[in-house]
Amino acid sequence: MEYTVKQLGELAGVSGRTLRYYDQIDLLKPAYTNDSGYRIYKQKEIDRLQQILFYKELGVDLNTIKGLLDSPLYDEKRALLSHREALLEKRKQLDLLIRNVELTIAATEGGKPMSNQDKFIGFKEGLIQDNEDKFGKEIRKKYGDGVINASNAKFMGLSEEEYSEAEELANQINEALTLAVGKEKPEGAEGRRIAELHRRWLSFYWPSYSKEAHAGLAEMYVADERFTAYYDQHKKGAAKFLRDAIAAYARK
Amino acid sequence: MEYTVKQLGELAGVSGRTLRYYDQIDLLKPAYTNDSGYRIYKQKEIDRLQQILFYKELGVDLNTIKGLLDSPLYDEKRALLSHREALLEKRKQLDLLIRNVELTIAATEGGKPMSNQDKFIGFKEGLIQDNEDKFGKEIRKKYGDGVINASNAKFMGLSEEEYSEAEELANQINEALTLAVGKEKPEGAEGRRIAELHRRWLSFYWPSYSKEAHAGLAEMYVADERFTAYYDQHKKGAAKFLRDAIAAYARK
DNA sequence: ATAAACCTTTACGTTACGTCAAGGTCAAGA
DNA sequence: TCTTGACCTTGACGTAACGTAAAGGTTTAT
Repeated sequence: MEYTVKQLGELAGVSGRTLRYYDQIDLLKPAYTNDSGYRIYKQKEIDRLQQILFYKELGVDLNTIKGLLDSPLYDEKRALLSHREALLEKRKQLDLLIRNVELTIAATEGGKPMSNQDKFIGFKEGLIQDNEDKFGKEIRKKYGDGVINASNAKFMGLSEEEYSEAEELANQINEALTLAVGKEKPEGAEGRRIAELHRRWLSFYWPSYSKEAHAGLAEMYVADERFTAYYDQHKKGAAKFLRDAIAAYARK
Repeated sequence: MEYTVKQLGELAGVSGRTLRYYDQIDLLKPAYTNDSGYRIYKQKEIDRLQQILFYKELGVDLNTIKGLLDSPLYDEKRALLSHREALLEKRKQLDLLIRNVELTIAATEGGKPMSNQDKFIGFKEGLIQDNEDKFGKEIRKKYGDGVINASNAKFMGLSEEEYSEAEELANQINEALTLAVGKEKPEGAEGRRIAELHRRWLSFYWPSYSKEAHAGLAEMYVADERFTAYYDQHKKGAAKFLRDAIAAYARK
């Protein structure tokens, strides 16, 4: 099934302008544009729009949503579970607010007056946070946009060339890791080479280099299961090997 | 109890900048400013802020909130009941959305796939509307900002002078109505005089005059209980008298 | 007495679109 | 076949509700 802007807009309850805007900021691109330049959306885009709207409902800004969805670490299933949690939390807040209105009504009817504190219960929504979003924000704050969003070249202001160079490096690292784990030592020559590759890869996404930050990032590769899963996808132990290699490299 | 910007902000969960902004747009003014220019808020302002936040939670924009709260037709009790309805409606939508996530999770786990329609259930929030807000929007659309918000001179771009002149006219109308109901006939000389006064009052809030619109507005004075209540507050039957007087005036 | 933690105004920046304007496309009916 | 109305396109400017930074005055605590 193919959808034009209007059709998808009506299906999802968003305006045409919104879809054009999402196209513009590379959040949701049409499957293709036909000969007259019309945007045509297909199943994949519909599903992506649904994901976008889930995040939006929870107050995540579009830039962050893009980063999350385009991250190689993105896992739809995990995201959905996380949405569920956040929505349930939101419902709790809403219930608090409803209680608040009811108490306020009661107070105007001569019930017991409310404390000023209680008058604002249910408004402060600080605690609601989609876990996926929290994760993104944290890493982003600590390590910059690039790390979580390395797949999105435009986002990082990389040229076509730079992007493929960075991607090539990432591939080399993954291959080398797959071969090295269990055979080489992280502190050895091959470990150093891999750490050096990783340093070069990182240079595309970090404005400046420091050993400490590099080591810190490496530490996260084993500390956070999502990064671990990413690096271990081809070979178990790869994340740990990389961490150790970078640690040794940074110590020297 | 007196609150500074920071203190009220923390109590209510809003930023200092927000409170300054609300001051700037005349949505929430401090009770007074002290010798050093600090904004000081007291009980009345705290309660008004709570009202503001209730509306905001329901997606009403600040300009509309101002219009509603400053309207002579505003009734806190009714507003609170209306909030309650809207919040309950919102909860329903949230429940739909939670169902949606759960079905989506089930679908990824091999449950039955979702239709594209169903993927967006719970997002379209078109139907949630605080009744008070709806009322405001409708009247505003039909009759312009002035009618619902006649008390807010700044909002209408009236000068100090123009405002007091309009207010004086409004008082005259009310007084004349109180005396006329039951004694005079709407179609008579006094009815015509009152209708004429009303026309002059209206000229402060409407850019142009037409008999039809005037008669339409008069019709609303009896059709909508809130306007009826406003005009009938000094003398029962005043709204109806005014309506009939204007109708006769417009027919001629 | 001095620093920290407030407060002020001014002013520019941001997000996620809404809203024209000026035109090209397409299916349906006269 | 021609036209009309409902689509579509790309600019480009407007907006709401603040965030944020700058430059400076005030209050409180040590």
